[in-house]
Amino acid sequence: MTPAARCVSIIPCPRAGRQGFQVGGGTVEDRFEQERMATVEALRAKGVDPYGSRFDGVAPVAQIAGAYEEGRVVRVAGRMTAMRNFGKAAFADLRDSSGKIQLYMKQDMLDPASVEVLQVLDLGDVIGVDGKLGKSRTGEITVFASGLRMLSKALLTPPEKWHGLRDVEIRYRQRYVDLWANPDVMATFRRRTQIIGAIRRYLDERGFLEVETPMMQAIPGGAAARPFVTHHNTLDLALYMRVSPELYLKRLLVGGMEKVYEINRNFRNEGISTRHNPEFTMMEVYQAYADFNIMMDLTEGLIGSAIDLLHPSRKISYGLHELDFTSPWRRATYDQLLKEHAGVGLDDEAGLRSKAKELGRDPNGEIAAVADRLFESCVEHQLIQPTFVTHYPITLCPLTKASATDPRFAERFEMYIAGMECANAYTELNDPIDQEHRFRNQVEQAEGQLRVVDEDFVRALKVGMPPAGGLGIGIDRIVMVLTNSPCIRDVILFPLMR
RNA sequence: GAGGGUGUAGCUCAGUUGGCAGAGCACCGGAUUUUUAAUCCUGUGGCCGUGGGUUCGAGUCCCACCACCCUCACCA
Repeated sequence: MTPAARCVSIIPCPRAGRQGFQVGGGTVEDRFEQERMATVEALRAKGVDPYGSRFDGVAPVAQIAGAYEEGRVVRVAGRMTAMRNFGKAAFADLRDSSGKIQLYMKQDMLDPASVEVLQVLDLGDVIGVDGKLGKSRTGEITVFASGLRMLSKALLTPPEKWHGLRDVEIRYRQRYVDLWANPDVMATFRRRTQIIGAIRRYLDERGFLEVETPMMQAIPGGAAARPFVTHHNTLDLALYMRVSPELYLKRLLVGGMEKVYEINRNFRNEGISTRHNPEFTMMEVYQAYADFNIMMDLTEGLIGSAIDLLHPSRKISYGLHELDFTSPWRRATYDQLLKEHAGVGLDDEAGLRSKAKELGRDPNGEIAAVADRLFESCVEHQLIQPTFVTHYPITLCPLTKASATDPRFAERFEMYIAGMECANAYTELNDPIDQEHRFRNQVEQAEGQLRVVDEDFVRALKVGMPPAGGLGIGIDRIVMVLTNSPCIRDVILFPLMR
């Protein structure tokens, strides 16, 4: 009996597998599972292996349907998701990762072993099929089976055939059901892989080197988020899951990797929402001798390459919005957008404070902070079309280089799509003394929170880091936009569940 | 962390004013050799999220807890 003996059907307990769920005294055997177990035994008794092995020469069903040829001998395999039984014959739907195809299984067209399989076939079983391609009376492309092999007998009942698996909690927890029961889900994750592939290709073609830097760090740095804490036993060492790879990628700039990037997980011990998962995929890229303007072009280029792959028209529906990614994307200053959506500019201190008060936000404190509250309240969610926001007030960006031409502003942009922050880029600070001061200020201001100066990083800057542009892109959010997914959990295969 | 919502059969969902626990799909048995949510007949299936309380009587009302969803807060 498995540890989750109580959890007998595919769905019944969302927390299957968790410790402590096992019921003491007398396991509850599910009726459906018992029936299918009996089938397994019956097959074995007849010398048929209910859990088959290697099955060579399988073609994707979409490919077979796409290159239809009357009478062609084909071999397919997949999960049986529907069956229409007529006694001595039956139609069934066979689904693989490419799509589905109809099977026609008639007893007098099958060898005896296959008839045994047909007689015990249940929804959800994984089967292998040999047959000839043809069309049914209604014109549907159909494999007319001559041989059936049971490749894996399903013991648990699949979701309902018409409505499918809707319960979002079960979908996230039992993605292994969700993926085949809801074809859109499979399509979304296929696209996710394609998007990341396009981004990699774009960077690789331009001479960027993909690297992997530590996810377990003794000093978590590169972002202000709270880290997850863990512990190394034999070293008796506190370690932190990284909140950002930034400080390591910059060390690589120092080491002479002039164009470097990483696509991998970051971990932030913060709230969860439709746009935040505790572990999420970030792409960070650094380019020596560049600045944030070059990063802006890079952002548009690499996201554009992914869009061209999936949406060549560059027009994308996202929820109720029609997004237009035709180049060039809008570039606007922070001040400009504040005036546009909040009706006050950065130079109008009294106006900013009264507007904040009007909106019920804190009107006190440093004026840039007040402005930023207004930016959050009034501007961010209005940035539906892809928009680069530039010229952030320098005090909002303590780790960015100030503009050489106007030191009130930082050399930074954020890029928004559908009201979501999707990218963030700087002209990176490479003055070690300046950096050290800013680190120490941060530590002083981080009351109670863990914050330690990464002395080795300062040392690295002292060795000399070339001036550089740095860019971070939230991959999950880009995938959300490009797959019309309203929730970050819809684009993460196994999102965190309590 | 705050507010709102949801939780009923394996799945998708009804459940009236507090009065016998329901449907469709799935499943068991029967009929059916071109259907596609196949059809027809028949039957099985319930810890109503968990634990308390009110009541003659609770799926329904009250309290607490658990999980999930939404909004907000946190998140340079």
